[in-house]
Amino acid sequence: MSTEEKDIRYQLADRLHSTAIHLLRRLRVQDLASGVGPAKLSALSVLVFGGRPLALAELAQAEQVKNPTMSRLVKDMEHDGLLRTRRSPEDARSILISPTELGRKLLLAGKKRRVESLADALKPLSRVELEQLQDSLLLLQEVVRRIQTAS
Amino acid sequence: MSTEEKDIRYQLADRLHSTAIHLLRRLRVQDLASGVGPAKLSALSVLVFGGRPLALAELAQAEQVKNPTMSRLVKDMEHDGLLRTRRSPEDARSILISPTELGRKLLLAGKKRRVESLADALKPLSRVELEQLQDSLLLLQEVVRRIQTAS
DNA sequence: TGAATTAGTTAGCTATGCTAACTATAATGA
DNA sequence: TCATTATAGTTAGCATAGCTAACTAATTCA
Repeated sequence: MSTEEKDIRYQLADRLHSTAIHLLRRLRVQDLASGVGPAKLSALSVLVFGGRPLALAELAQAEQVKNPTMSRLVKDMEHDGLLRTRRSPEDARSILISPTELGRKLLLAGKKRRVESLADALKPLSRVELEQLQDSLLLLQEVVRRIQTAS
Repeated sequence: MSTEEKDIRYQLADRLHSTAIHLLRRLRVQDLASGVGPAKLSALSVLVFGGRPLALAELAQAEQVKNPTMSRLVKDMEHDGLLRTRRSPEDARSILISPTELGRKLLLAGKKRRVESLADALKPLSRVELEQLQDSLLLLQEVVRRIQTAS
């Protein structure tokens, strides 16, 4: 583990952070165009692609957010008809959250808008470059999971 | 430009978005530990590494944020002694914004904390993988610049 | 020199984070 | 058994950071 490698990691970490910030700032425009913010779309996505109803705490953990934060997002989305909740038959303290058909449709439409603008920006890349990005993204997803939240 | 390639771009775009969201959520913890939020640290970073005083609109554009948003961030940071502003001698409507010594120190300390936790998560990667990430990040930075904000 | 433009600010709204304190339910153990 | 403790979620209240609309002050230009 050379000093040089450490330097590479530090510089890479810094640029990853900066790039993530700027990526999301650009995409925020498309997110807001759906009338549903990014946090809600992201949570809805977990429900739609998760394949089973989730408890509030599960959803909060999946989204790396505290329970009260998720509680409010869920309340808003239920009000908007994007998801429904029912009490768990096994534990009456717990709720089971599932997306509605409207929620699925809105998610896919919102995702389409957002993803399209990013996909357009990917157009100039060659097949090789796209595959390189895919590989790197796999690495990066593992890296993100490893970040220690307790400093 | 095959359909398959289009699919790859769409899937990649979607995962890029998701990964960026989760990366920043994890790092938010370290950002908040400095007592200065991520938006302020990012703007301060532009000032510190920019090398010259910037006008408000320049800083807002660099941070991809509207002027009123940056105006408030600058006001807060000036109040906290992280930067100073003076009227431009050339155009009395314009202000020139520079970081203070305190601002530089706080930026470096905050960045250290944040970058360290991300750099730690990069430790298990091999030299080859680090270099692959570096290359991909270059591609990604260009991609981000190409995202059309006007949908 | 009066009108239009430009730089920045202020006011007020929204979305999304947090902690602390609460309610309701479940599990434990004396 | 039933009182205590723990757990799931909610509510209240606060902070950060985005936005637009409407304003002030300075500059440019016809």
